[in-house]
Amino acid sequence: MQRDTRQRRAIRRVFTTAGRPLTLDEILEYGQRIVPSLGVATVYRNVKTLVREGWLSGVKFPGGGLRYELADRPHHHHFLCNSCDQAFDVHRCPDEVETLAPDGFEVDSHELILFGRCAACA
Amino acid sequence: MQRDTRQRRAIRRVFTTAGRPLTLDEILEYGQRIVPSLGVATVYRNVKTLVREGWLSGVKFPGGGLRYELADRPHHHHFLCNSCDQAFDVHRCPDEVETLAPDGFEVDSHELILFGRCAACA
DNA sequence: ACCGTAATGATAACGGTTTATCGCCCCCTG
DNA sequence: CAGGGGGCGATAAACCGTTATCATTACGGT
Repeated sequence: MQRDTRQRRAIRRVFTTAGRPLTLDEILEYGQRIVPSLGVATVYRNVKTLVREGWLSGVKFPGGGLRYELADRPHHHHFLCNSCDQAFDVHRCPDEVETLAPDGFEVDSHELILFGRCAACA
Repeated sequence: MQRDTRQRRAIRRVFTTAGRPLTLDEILEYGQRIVPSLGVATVYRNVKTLVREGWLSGVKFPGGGLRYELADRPHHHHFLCNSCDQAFDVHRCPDEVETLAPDGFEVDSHELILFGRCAACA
């Protein structure tokens, strides 16, 4: 049976207020501002559970940094700041993308990542 | 001083014949077909050297899988097969990409990855 | 062909990230 | 509000890709 703990509420709140993909470190840091005792293991456990429940989804960024974001968002892409390493959503998408593949290749999905400096760092 | 060993020649040959980004495991596997005794450490060492020399460049794929490809290729993107996990080059590129970022964001570069099934798997 | 030395390769060590452990805590139900 | 059990959190341990070690091999200048 699933309990509604302070920690789990904090983690959910972190995502609903952040509005961008977060690393586990970011989740821990922001979560500890709500529940200072929050530990690493709890973050890993709850994120895993929230992904299984379909509330969060993992976003794989180049370089191995796995981040998480709310799962119910519509199709979008991401911007990764070279300066502060924060990820942001990009809501526009070039639509002819799926036609770029070589002949005989079947495209299921695509991912577009922009790199540069975010508004705060620029 | 830099020696021209069988192993190093084999690794270079693997890339010139593959024509697509390779993981370290793939380099090892294909290299061992030329020099069966080829070891992991040698692959790591030579790949690192070839990157430093500017002959190879690293390609970071989502999920952390770092792959390598010839460095002198013009701007292009990649296709990753969900079935065989091989990466392929995609030479066409949607050109209005850099305009998609939110206001105030400066785009330096971008990466586009298509996912699906390659010609051999489809 | 010889010799000095860089390169190789089997293996151990490393570092970081993720998972397991386990005593204590606190959420929930009765 | 009391008791049971799931959750927490500090720590240890597992994991995995990469690098260091070191005896041996073999490239290449003489």
